[in-house]
Amino acid sequence: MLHPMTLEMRIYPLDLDLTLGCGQTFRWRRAEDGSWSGPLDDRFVTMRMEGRKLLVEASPDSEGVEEALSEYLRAGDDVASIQKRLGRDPVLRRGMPPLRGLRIVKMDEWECLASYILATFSNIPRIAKMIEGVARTYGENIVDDVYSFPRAQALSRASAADLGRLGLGYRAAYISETCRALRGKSLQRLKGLSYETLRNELMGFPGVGEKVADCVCLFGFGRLEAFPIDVWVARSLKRLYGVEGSYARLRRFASERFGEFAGYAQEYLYYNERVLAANDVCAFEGTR
DNA sequence: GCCCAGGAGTGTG
DNA sequence: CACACTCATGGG
Repeated sequence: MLHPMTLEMRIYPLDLDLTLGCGQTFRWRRAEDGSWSGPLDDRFVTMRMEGRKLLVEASPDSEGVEEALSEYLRAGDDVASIQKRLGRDPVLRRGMPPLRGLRIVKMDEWECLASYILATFSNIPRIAKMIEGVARTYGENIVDDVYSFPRAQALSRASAADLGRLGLGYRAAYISETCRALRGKSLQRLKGLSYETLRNELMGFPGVGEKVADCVCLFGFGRLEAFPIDVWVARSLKRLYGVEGSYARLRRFASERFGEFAGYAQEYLYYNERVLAANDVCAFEGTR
């Protein structure tokens, strides 16, 4: 059922399990054979690594998929130099090498904003379920049982009560009000703003606080200096650096410590805390 | 049954 | 600026 044509791409280093499974994005699924599938814009994409090659198949066709995937996986990021910069921090230096293939993704701005509004005070399996429900109900069918994430305009015809029936809880009102706020506007107009200004603009939408705004800056607008702080990252900062306190305080710490690539540091710490620490292993301070 | 989650909004000191 | 409280609900 997959399109027979296979694209060969070079995006390296790239670890699909780390990049698509670390919780920064919610719609990719891993198959038994290690391939990953999910919707990308209006295409359904399946990909897997073969050595240093990324093999890609797309349905219903491959028009523009190579360019889209290059942007999505941030092919232009020089991970080696990013890790070199972050390696000034002795804590990070030790644990980063195994995470070389973890790349920050560059999601569609609107899909990212809506996804992270839904993500508030929830957990990843449930977030994925909410997003699939929204896509299935209001998105366009791509192929088989796969649906695109609906544009704000398509989603705006849903009432908060409609969305509530999809299990969104109090997030339903945030989504529907944010859709309304976006009527006749586009997030694209925010692309040129500085990180701080963009962050403040995003926080103007209902349901968007500091954390969600930072996620959207990082994963939706590609601002690598953004450092979203959720409970896991806060826990990591306390455990590895002994720093705790308000969001503003932790954010300032990250900015001073990690600088322009704080977003990558954040994802390393998040992954380490959520996945490795769960198994009582820490890449940044040795096995406990 | 219990605890927790990629928090935000509002009010108060 | 920092804290306290409330908001709803499914997953593990």
